[in-house]
Amino acid sequence: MLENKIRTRFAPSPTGYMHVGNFRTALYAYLFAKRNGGDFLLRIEDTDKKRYVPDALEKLIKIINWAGLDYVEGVYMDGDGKFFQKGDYGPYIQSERLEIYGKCAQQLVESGTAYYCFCDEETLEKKRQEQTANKQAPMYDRTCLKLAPEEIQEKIAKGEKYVIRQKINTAGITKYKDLIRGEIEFKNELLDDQILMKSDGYPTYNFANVVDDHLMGISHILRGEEFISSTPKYIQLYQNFGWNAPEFAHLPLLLNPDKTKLSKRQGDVAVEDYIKNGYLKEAIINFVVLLGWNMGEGSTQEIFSLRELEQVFDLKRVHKAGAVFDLKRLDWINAQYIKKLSADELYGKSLEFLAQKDFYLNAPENMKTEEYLKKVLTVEQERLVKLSEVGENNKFFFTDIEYGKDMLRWKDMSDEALKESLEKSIAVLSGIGADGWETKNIEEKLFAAAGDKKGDLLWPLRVALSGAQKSPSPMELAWVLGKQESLNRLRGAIDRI
RNA sequence: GCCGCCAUCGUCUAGCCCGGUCAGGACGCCAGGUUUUCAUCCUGGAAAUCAGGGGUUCGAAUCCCCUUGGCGGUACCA
Repeated sequence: MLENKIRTRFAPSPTGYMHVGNFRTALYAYLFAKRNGGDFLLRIEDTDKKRYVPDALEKLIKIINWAGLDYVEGVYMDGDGKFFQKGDYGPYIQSERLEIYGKCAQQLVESGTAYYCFCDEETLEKKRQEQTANKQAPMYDRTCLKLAPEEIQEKIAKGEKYVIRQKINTAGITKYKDLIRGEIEFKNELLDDQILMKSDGYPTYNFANVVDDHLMGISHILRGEEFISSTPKYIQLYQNFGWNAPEFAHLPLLLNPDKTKLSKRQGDVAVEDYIKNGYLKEAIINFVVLLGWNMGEGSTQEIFSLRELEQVFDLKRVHKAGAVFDLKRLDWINAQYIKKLSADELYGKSLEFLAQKDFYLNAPENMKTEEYLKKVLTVEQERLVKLSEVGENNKFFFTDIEYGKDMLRWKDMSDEALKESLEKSIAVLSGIGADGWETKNIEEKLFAAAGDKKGDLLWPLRVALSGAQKSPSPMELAWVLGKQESLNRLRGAIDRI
């Protein structure tokens, strides 16, 4: 019944954090399924015991949930952090499917397309080195393929360690049509007899992947470019089982600025890091989806919501070449999304970042109220690039200000004129009632009083209120600080003269 | 080494399939304007001999061939 249904999966290994490249793979797989009315599932590939990291699974699921990449089957986590599985084709955790892989491998052995191998890793490594030294491609030499059935039984009975290898059909070529790259073909004689089952009884990725994708009815496999060259072996595996191979789409790589594969050494690679640095979910998704995909057809749209992408995403428009991860562009997209936030949203999202800052923690209580904070954020919103920078450039909204008298001076004002200017500001602000205390009105009153010499009035006012040369406009400063605090700071300025 | 993938402004990319606009947009950068400053915003600009070389053609980023470069794979990792 799954015959013609489009089904994609995200199949990460719980080895640490969510790499942005993996995240993009998940995003594309999700979007492709959504766009085509298919299913998206989450499977966990924990077949490497050595690389297993305890809380990696939790992180993975949290990020997928956070991003809103809803899946219909797979591994989930409830409110208490406990895992559970849902779906008719489970289990969805490979370490719980060992029996299945064992049977499948046995089936292949019996049909003659897989065989037992007793060579130990040391011997294998030595042979590889010899082959490399002789400029030959390092490949398994099929020593164990020559073993007689009795010998095999004997070794197994003696308890010798063994793996099961795929017996490659070395004649001819294997080709497949990649949805992104078109036809790709390989000479079969170059394919290695890869290991299917490891000596610890676990399957390799190469094997578990094929078995599970088939058993779970996966129709389209979206994965990184690094799997292109192992795909012909998978195809042979499908053939050996008598299964129809799914469609393949190999995604381009994400690159460092120097065009090498995106790596931790050259910056953050975990989605978690970007969240921590104040990037919004919508911005991360928007940025990442554009790394290798575009609307085309003359569209110049740059900003896309997840919902929109679900409608327009098309594998045909995925680029072939790798894409450099350009932080500047992410910053710009993030700023776009911050500008679109409502006052409540911005407030809600900013709190956790403010809570990490000393200037905020040490601020007086009246500067931590929701009402006050929302005013600060209203002023900050248009210039904020990352949430993590909230308040950074406007600390004067939270702290006592320190500045030298000369900073107050606009051009070459005399002390007399300075004092007069500040007093004029006091007079203007004093005359504005609580109901008129808003930026626009404050501005009108100030401009009226300033006449054509705005600088003489506004510059000293700016510095008196902020103690800084770079700040929002004096009227915005006054609006945020409130009448009382503004007047206090102005009087403090006069005292300095 | 062998195998494979890829190649348009600094970056993300449109155009390539179905040859013929000054190779278009965005980020970044520069300049001007608005804002008393900075940022925002607006306007303008510089920026790709379409990796290089050969063909085919009246005409090629677009079609063909070769070369080069980058990257990936070559594990009892995924």
